[in-house]
Amino acid sequence: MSDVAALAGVHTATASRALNPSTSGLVNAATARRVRQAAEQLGFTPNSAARSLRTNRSFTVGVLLPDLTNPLFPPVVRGIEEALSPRGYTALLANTDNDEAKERTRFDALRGRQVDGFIVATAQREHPLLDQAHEAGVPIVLVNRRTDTRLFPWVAGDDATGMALAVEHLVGLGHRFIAHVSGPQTMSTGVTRAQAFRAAAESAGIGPESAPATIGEAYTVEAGERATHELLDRHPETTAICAGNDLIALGALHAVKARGLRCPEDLSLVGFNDMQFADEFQPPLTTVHVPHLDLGAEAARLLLEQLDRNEEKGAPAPMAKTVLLPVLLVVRASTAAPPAQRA
Amino acid sequence: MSDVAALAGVHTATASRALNPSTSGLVNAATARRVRQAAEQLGFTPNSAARSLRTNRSFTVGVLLPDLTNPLFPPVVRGIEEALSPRGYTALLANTDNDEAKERTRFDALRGRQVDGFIVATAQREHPLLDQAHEAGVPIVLVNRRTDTRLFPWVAGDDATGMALAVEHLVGLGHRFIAHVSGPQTMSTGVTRAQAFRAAAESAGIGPESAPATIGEAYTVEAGERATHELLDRHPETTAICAGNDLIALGALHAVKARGLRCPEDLSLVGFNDMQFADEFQPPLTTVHVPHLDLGAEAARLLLEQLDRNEEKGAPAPMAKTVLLPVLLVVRASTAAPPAQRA
DNA sequence: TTGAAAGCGCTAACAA
DNA sequence: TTGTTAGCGCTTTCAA
Repeated sequence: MSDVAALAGVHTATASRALNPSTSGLVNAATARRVRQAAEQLGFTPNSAARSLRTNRSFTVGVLLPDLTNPLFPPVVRGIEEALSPRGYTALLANTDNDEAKERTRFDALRGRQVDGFIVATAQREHPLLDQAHEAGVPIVLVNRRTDTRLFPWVAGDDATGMALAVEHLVGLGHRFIAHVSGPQTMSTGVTRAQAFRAAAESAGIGPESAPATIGEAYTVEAGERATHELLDRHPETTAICAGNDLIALGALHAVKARGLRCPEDLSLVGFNDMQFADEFQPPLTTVHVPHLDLGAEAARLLLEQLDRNEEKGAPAPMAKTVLLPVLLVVRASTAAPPAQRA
Repeated sequence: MSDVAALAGVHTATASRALNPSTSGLVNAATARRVRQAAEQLGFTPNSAARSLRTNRSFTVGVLLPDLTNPLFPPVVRGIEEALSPRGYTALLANTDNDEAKERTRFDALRGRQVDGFIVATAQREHPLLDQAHEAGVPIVLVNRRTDTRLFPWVAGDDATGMALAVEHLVGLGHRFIAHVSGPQTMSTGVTRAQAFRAAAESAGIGPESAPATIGEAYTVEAGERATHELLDRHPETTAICAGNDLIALGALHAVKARGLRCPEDLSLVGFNDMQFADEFQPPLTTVHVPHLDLGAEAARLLLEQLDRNEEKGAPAPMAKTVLLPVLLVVRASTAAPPAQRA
């Protein structure tokens, strides 16, 4: 930068001001132009380490995910990056595999790298790490799941509406024995969707005994398969299943096939999320579409807002905002009228 | 850190030496222990910006991808992170969408962040940006694809063997009219697989006229579908297709279905990569399994090697190493004997 | 084996 | 509007 200043015939401080959008107003327009030209000519790029050291901001954001390999998350991450990069921020990813110790390690490592804040997709309903971080004043935005302590801004799909749409669709097809294979009840999504399922069934005049639920202990194909077997053992009268997400739905599909049943002829199946390639499954999966890219982008925007507010010291008390993005039922081939009606 | 030093009753320089694994040998063992204890007690984490500023290393690596949302890349990225993080390095991702301008912008942004090197999954056969960077001494490792100028260490699956396995499998089933729907010929993978296809067909005694190829202009479902229609228009006698990758195979599947043909009864189909959920397609896809996680991990290891070498100044001239990881044919339901043999 | 001191490249308070 | 100056937190050379 001293080279740039020399070439432009000014002091480095002036060069710094000219090159920095937020302070370039303080400098003579002609001078600023000269400095920018010099910078261009020398191919100058500011040293971000020096800037961070001085300003105590890294323009870097930590992103906590369970597992990038879960098809849910790549679009979320892309959304985050598309919202961050025009503002000069970069995301640092960390996969936690839903392992608390691993999460803590990675979280501390990211704090050591001076990230300015976090976007967290790994929230458990009880999450001491996050509560402590909040206490310590670390800016955090939650995406998809949230904690029971509603301390954090939160962006998610409108799960309750999505589940209601799924149930109404099945009821409309004539189903009267609808079951739910839920996600883990230690996560807000698991609880919200399960509650919405019960509520929607009740609204449709289906009593609890005709709308049972089993709990999948993880959002995985395997857990979905196990839970579905359990469900069908106990409730062979079931004609339709609402799954906690698409992976669980896929597991349910395996269970159904393993039992020699056909989907959708014998049993209808609705997923949740509309993950990539859900339309290529056998059969193509009816599911609730969640706009994951937008979820990521919106979460990033919320975090940036918060960071900007922290800049202007005299900011108003920040309330934890909730943003629920609209979802859509996508009807494909895994749902049909129940067997009784077809007979 | 000065707090830590004070608490341990030493100078900050000594504290720094004690805390840094590579210099802790220079310090009295008892003193070192005292310092580490003090650091622990105060919850000290070193400021990485200050360290980077001083050492001119960021312990950060840029990763250039076409698109994180392509199911190929999440496992590669996980592999990279798993190899980097035990060494204290962090990956910074950038999606380029195969757009040269975007790539240049993101590349420069990452250099501005002082990344110590790059892992690049976006290589084109002709890639001026990379050649220039090499000229400038930027450490770079290529993964999956490579440039025609073989300047860079490179990690990939053994594409040639994989394609040979695919062709041999089809020949073994009785196919004599086998076609290839390739990837873009501007990428090394497109060329390598196409050449291997021709060579394998020839080895099996199938002449060029019975082993035609059409070029998919991208590794996408849409491109695969278009190219397959073109192929089948020109070569209706085709009984099997080797696709350039799984996305192209999926496009081929769409084309086949659109023409009222059945897979595998009328036409067999082999993909490439064994992307996640390829076993859930309709029909489950026979494909060449590539160990993407290992690809990423190995690429990261190669880059770290290079960075370590740069540390010790008197290092020998670095030769561009090539690592080809073994692949495996996974036979599923998209391949069967040709119609003639079934009749 | 430890301490003193300088400096990495930038920004911001203050002075002119 | 620009220049002067100090210092962010660490590492490393040099001296003791």
